[in-house]
Amino acid sequence: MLDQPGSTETIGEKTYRRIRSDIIFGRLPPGQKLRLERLSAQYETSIATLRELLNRLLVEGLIVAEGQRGFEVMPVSAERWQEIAAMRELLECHALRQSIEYGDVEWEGRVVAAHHKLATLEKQLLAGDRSQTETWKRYDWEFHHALISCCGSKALLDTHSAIFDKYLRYQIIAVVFRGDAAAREHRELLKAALKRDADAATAVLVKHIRDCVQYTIKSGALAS
Amino acid sequence: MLDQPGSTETIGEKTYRRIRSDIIFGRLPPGQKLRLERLSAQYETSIATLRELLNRLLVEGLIVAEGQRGFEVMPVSAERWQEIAAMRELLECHALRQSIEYGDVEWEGRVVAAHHKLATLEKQLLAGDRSQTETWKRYDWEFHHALISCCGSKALLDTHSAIFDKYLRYQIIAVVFRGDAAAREHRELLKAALKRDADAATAVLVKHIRDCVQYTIKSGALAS
DNA sequence: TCAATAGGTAATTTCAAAAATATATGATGA
DNA sequence: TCATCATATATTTTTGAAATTACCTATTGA
Repeated sequence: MLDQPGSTETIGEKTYRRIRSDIIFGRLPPGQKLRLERLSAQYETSIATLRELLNRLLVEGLIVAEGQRGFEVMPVSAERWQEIAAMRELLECHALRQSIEYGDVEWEGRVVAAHHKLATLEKQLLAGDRSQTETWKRYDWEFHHALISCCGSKALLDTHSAIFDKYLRYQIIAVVFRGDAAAREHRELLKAALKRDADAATAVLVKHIRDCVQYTIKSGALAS
Repeated sequence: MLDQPGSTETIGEKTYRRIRSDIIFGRLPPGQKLRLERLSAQYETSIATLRELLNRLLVEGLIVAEGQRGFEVMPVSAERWQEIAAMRELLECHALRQSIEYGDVEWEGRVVAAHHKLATLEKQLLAGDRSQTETWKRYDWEFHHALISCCGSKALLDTHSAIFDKYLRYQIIAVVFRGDAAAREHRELLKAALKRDADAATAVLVKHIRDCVQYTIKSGALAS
């Protein structure tokens, strides 16, 4: 019997990932009131099931709940954006140093592969094709995740993932596309990682993150 | 009308804090199977309400849920313990540096006050009175939290709190009491913070955390 | 004796409706 | 006109039970 993966997946789980994705990719905008009945109709689930996953997103900091007045999508602000970026910097730089120290050849292979996929898509983007934003962002995540995957701490990777997704939401909201700057930084990151130059790699990463924040804040996409 | 705080508090919220506390303080031991019906009777709540807060604890990493086979309290291991301690070290050292840089006189006041309460209780503990472990641990948290309270990032404080509680769980499980070593380190931490010596403060903090981990692992309290 | 399967039991997951709470509407009195 | 209070509506919170899935036991056949 072919035990197809996901056959055991609960519908609450599927709806959870769906709503989570809708928040991160801005289809549920910041501050949006999340009325249970409306969501129940929209996502075709019962209210009790919805409340379960809403409570998850609450702990993740993607939605807020005030007393008995229901849920809404976490609002955005320039301050929060900077805090999240600083958190990513702290976590990812630390993980990157560890990963560069502990990574083996198989790690290098994963990094090279992930960068190849990302670079290919970035070329398309530079050519003007903006149709695959979600795939691009997934490849971006896969590359950064591959880089830190040998840090040796599941706790660190989990915390980083949570922060990264919030970072991603701000990027999407601000519709960030910094020309070929990001693509060049990705190449530099790859080069430094393969040379096992942790100082250079973290320096590029810090610039990568800070420039992105400065770019979006200057563009005024976030009403502080 | 006296709007007493907590009057608006939902029963799901109360039960959440109760179960969370029961996990952290070991009254619900690691690996414990959490049968819905049993919990429903024990905590006097409906199953749906329970599932809401169980989903929260799931995201927090205090319980695990495997497929459709229900929930159980997150197991412990020496590896996880070291990862959590390393995370606390990373987050708290960074926050401490920032807080020492930005903290004002009011911050100093909070730190001194928190240390006074903690030191008083530690004196009782050294005298042999082990009855107030929970209060002691709360004061310990309040002191460390006061130290980093001026780091300027809510995101950092939130992430730190989550990790600190998991760290606390391991301390409780291992029944840690390192004589007066911890109390002395708290005094050194206070002194370095007031002198605004970030290097000295983080050095003490790192020792504080690492010694605690080494002590408990050597004692064999955790079956790896 | 062992593996495989079928049936029954126990658990989780999902739902729809009742209870509790908050918000909006309109009437009353100063 | 404005604030206050009572009423009605809308929304959230909680519940108890139905539907689904996993687990255990025993029977069958080799």
